[in-house]
Amino acid sequence: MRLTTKGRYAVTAMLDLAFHSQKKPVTLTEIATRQTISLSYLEQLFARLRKSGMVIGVRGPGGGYKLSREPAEINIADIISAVDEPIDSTKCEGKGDCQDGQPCLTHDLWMGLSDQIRNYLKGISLGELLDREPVYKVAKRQDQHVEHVISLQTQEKLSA
Amino acid sequence: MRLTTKGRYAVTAMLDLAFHSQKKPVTLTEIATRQTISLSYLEQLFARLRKSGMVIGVRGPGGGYKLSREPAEINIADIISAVDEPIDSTKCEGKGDCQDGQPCLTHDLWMGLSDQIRNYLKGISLGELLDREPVYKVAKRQDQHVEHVISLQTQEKLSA
DNA sequence: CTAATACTTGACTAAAATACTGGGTTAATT
DNA sequence: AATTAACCCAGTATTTTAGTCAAGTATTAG
Repeated sequence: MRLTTKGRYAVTAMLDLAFHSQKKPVTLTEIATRQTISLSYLEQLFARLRKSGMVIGVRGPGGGYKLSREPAEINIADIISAVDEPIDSTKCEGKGDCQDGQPCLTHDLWMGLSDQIRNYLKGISLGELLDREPVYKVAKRQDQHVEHVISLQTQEKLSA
Repeated sequence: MRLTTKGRYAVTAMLDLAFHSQKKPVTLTEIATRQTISLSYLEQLFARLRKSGMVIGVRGPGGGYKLSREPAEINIADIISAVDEPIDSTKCEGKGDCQDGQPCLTHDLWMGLSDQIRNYLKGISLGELLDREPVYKVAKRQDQHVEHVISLQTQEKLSA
């Protein structure tokens, strides 16, 4: 289990999706606008999230992404490991520096710690994050921001 | 709080140090050999660990590094944040895409999660990791490995 | 049908972090 | 004085991160 900005992006995007996809699918463009993440980067992340079966892509007009199950059924650990490369334990396995034919147990040691963190994050669901007070406020504010942006874009189209 | 291989190296090295520096200081060369980490990279890590006051460098022959306090008094979170760059929250602060003059709260959200993980890792000490069963076995085996390497090096010197 | 919308895929790139190399200097021990 | 090992620094190869660009495919409203 690793914790990087990549995982943070994924969690943030999933949280946005959980908040907004109650009724209809949410487009990546919307998420990109609200969370200021590049669209193509989001596409990469969601390709993995989709392969992990956490989200469902809906094509065509009115399409977008939606969660494959209830927010309470999606945990943070799964989101992060979906977008992250599996941690490289290739350090001592190919080489002959680990005796007894056993793999280097220094890694196993870390894996144990890593597993604990994973279990911890498994215990936190998107639903729980949603229920926290600040999320609602922030999401609300970001909605207004997006409306503002959209109204600006509309004006551009009108004047174009 | 980030979790990368860099932090893993630091925790592994500190664990090695905790196990071996009971009597006398441990040289980075020894740790590098046992844990197959490059010496210079270890030097970089220990420069930070030293600045954080977790280890004490002892110069001269018979020198090396030792823990500045008991293994039970050193927690994993401190080790990791000592070697890691502080997480970059510079994403939306300088730019004008966060309305109301408030900083982008998407980050605050992640920070909250991040803090929970930090608190979790703060609750785990080097001492506790040492007490776990596998560590002793692995460390023992690695000692034998090092003795083997050293004896090989001695033979090289003799034949040189 | 067809045009619009939206996802899919892949190749490519800039920037940053990671991991390492090698050269030194300084302090302590023998 | 010679050795040992910390300490310091400049550079560098590799990998990851984050993003761009372009050419697709699938879906559906009109």
